[in-house]
Amino acid sequence: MKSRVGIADVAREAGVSIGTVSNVYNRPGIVAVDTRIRVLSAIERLGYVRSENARVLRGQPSRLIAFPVHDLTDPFCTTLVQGVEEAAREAGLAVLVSRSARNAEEEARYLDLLKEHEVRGVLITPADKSRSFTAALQGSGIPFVLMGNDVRQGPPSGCSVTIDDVAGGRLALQHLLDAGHRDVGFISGPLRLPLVGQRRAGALEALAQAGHPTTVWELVCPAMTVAAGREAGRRLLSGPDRPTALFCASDLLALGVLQELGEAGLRVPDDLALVGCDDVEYASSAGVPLTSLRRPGRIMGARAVRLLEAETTRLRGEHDHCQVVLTPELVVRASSRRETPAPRQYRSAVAP
Amino acid sequence: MKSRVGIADVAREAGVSIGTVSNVYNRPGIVAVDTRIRVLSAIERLGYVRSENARVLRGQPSRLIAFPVHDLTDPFCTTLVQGVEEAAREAGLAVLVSRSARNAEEEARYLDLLKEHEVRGVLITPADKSRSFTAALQGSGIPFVLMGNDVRQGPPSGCSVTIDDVAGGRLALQHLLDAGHRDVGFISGPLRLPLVGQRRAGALEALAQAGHPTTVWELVCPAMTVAAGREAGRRLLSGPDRPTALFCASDLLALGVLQELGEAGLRVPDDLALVGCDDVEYASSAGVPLTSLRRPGRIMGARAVRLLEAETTRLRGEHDHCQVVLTPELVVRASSRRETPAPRQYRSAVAP
DNA sequence: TTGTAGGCGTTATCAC
DNA sequence: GTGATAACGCCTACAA
Repeated sequence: MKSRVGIADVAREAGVSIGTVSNVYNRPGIVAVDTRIRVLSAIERLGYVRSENARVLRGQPSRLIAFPVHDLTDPFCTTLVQGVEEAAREAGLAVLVSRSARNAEEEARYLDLLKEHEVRGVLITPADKSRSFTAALQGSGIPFVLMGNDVRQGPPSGCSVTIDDVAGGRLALQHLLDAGHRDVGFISGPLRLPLVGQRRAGALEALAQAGHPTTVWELVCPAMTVAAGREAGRRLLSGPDRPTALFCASDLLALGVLQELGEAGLRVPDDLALVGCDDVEYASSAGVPLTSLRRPGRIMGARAVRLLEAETTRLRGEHDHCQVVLTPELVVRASSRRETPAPRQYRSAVAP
Repeated sequence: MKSRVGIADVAREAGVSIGTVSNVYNRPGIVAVDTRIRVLSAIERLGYVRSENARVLRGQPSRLIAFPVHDLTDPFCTTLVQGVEEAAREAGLAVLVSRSARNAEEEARYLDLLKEHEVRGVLITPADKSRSFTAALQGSGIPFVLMGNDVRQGPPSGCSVTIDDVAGGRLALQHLLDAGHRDVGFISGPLRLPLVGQRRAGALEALAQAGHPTTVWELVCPAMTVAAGREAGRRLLSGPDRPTALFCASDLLALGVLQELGEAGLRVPDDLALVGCDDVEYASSAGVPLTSLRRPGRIMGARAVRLLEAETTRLRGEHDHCQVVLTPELVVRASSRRETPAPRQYRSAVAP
């Protein structure tokens, strides 16, 4: 049992030289048809596959890309991974996935891994303090594409794919305004989270642009959880007055609010319309299906791969770095759908 | 700008020969201390990293493992990926993740990828008809570890890590019986799903073993969704009678039932105790936090990596294939917790 | 159109 | 303890 069938075996089997076999792969045009057929059939017969290691060693571009993510079980991250994997597969690339480095030591180790395996490039999600990592990559000359960097900051150094969450917030609020709501609230999370800040900014923009008088409520939650949402719901109900519609910075918050409203006997969307964010799996099958802002993670992942490919396949330098900006999409469901939009009864005399 | 700093550069910088540099890595023992220090510092200074490609080409074991999964966004799959990644990182391995092949052609292409990259081994989740893939792997001599094959079938050919879902079902039902429930129901999903069948089998076992008279209800849902759960809940409530506790084949089903009960004004767990499966993210923050059977996915992933490592590091053959069986864990939450367990009042006079 | 040969960066063997 | 050298499998000039 031979250790591995190599190019030489194929050459012998086909009765040609090593170089010709190589040509069949790399310059099919220049080899005679019958020779090629002979070689191909020998390859088939022997079950020959090329050695990626030898190819890369010889200077061929690597077909490995690396994708470190913050949390491999986070729904948004996994959507990214899915998009990346699909696009990579189509491009004949393989994806090295991992948790992103948590500290300087891990970072250094990871950087070594990338260099050792001579990856084609890296996809980075700079949500946390990966500033140093980006710098290190730049220093080592490994190509990379940024995903999800804050739109409000200027264009980064290199290609990037971003989601415009400001537009998302605008979209969500516009939807509520269009439905006739005038008293709207924003249930936000920790404001230091860029995502929250952006959505909030967009919402405020839409409000400002609307022109007509509106009352704005705002509740800042300490965390983006269902429990925090419930607490917010309770606070909302305890007051003498409340908005007719709520835009929540995440689905979990919205779900918490929804639960609290349900227990208080209020109806969604009639008493209070609800819009969440992230279109979490469960949002569509909540007690009242939740309208939600969906971030195009899969597309973002796929685009990032294609950018990386472009960046690494054309001669470097000839390729202009580009910034792709994707827009969230509002998935409208029952929680904000109202046949006849109308303010709450006890505040106005307008019948539904 | 040099293309890449190689072992020769280090040798020159340290004033030693190539072989000595190699020895510093591969047999640190035989090189003199001061020489080693000199080499190490040269490595540091030059930022040298070894070429994995060259090493593998030379016959060193590859440090790539492949992990194809059915759905990269499925919560259980991602938990597996997480476990795999962690264990792999600890073992100095890198993980090639992908969606598992959907047809023969994809399968063949994937197999080629594995051979081309000369992966150390593959982790396979044989949930669907990957029979052919396993066979192909066996044929090509690529080591693999099976994860999650059906316990009820005999031990497979090779190492495997499995979750004993029969034990899971038993556990869940035992919990309900221990709480004093005598009328219990099983909301199952499509019986062709092995998971459902196993959980059901375990539940029935526990029931049989209990000895005391119990009434058993069973409702088979066409899908494992919230909608199906709601439908089941409706059916349950429409009858003249109903159980005091329900074991659902999935959290989504349980959540559906929970919603329906809530709308009907029934209280969980007082009127009906609920146990779900899979401990989905949202289970803990449902209206009533859901008791759920948790499958140890992370551990399974990690164990699988370690088995693969063992299988590929010891001389093959000397290593006995082993079957690891993991047991689910019941996470008890409010939906099945009752301070004073007691049968429903209107059906019996038995005090707790 | 096909064959030959050098080299990619390592590791391991064998002299020294 | 250290240094030279032959593979590993492939790609690509260049020669035929």
